[in-house]
Amino acid sequence: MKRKSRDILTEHNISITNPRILVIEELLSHSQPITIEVLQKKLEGKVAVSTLYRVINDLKKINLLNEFPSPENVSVVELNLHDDSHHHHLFCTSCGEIIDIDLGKNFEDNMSSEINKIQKTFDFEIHDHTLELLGLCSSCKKG
Amino acid sequence: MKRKSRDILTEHNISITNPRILVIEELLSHSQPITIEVLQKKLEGKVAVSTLYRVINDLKKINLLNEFPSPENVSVVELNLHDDSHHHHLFCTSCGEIIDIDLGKNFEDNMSSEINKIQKTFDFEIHDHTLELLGLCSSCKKG
DNA sequence: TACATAAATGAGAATAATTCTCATTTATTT
DNA sequence: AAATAAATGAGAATTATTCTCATTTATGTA
Repeated sequence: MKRKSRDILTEHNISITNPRILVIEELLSHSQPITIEVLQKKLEGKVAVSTLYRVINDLKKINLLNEFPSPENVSVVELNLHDDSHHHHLFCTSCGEIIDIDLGKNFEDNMSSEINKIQKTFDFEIHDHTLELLGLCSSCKKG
Repeated sequence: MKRKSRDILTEHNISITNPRILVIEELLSHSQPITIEVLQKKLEGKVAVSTLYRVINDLKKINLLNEFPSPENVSVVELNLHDDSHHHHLFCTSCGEIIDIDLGKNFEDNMSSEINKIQKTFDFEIHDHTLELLGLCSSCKKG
C-alpha cells in the first residue's frame, strides 16, 4: 500500500513526504468520498491540520484529488486515480454517507444534448456539470 | 415593492420587520441567485451582519429562500416565491454569475427514470437532486 | 390608541473552517 | 555527504457564521 501511494506521487512528479503518503493512504482505504473533518480525525496526531489542508491543495493542483461541497456546504474530498473519473454523488441526508455513482451512458448522452441546448440559449460555453442525488440510505430509511 | 415583501411575510405568517423587508427586496431586485457576500455588501449599513444571517435562516425555515453552495463552496441564496420552483443552476466560473435554468420536461422525465434505477441499485430513497452546469458566460468566454 | 408581552435587532464576542507565517525538519540534487 | 530547495508543525491570522445579551420593535389585547 505504501508502495502504491509513493508511486502515485512519483507519477505526478511531486515530492514524496510522509503527510502526503498518509493522506493518500487514508483516502485509498476508504472507497468513498469523505469530509475533511473525518479525514482530519483519522490523521489526528499524525499530520498537522495546517499540513493536511496544504496537502489537500497540493493534490488538487495535480488533479489527484477532488474537493466538492456537500449539499450542506461541507467540504468533501476523494482521490481521483483515473483521469476518466467523471461520476456523480449520492448523499444520505441523515447519516452523511456519500456514494460515487455512474449514470447510464444513454442518460449521459441525453444530458449532453440537453446541455448543448442550454449553451446556445444562454450563450455560455459549458465545461462541466455535477449531478447530485439526495435521500436516505438503506439503513437510515428504516431507522 | 415594499407592499409585496410585506405581503410575502404575512402570507408566511412571520412578523414584518425592516431587516426582513430589506432582504426580500434586495433579492427581488436581483432576478438571479447571489452570494451572501454580495447581499451583505448591498445591505451594508442597513442590516447588521448578524441579523442578515438570522433573516436568511428565518426565510429558509419558511421555505421562502434557498441556500446552496457554489462549486467553490460559497453560499448562494435566492428567493423561492413559487413552491414549484424546481430548477437548476448555471455558473460562470470566471465572473461568478449564476443563472437559474429549467431543463426540458423530456429530460427531467428521463432523469427521473435514471434516478429510479439508482434508488434500486443502492437501496436508497431519493428525495431530491441538483444539477449544476459550469462554464463561461458570454462575456467571459470572449474576454 | 396605549400597554404588556413576545419577538427581533445590533454590536460585538465566540466558534469553526481555512490560510498564512516562520523557524525547523525533511527531500532532492549533486 | 553536503548544499539547496521544498515541506512541515505550531500557532497566529483571517473569514464565515453563530451566539449572547441588552435594547428596540412588532403584535395582540384591552
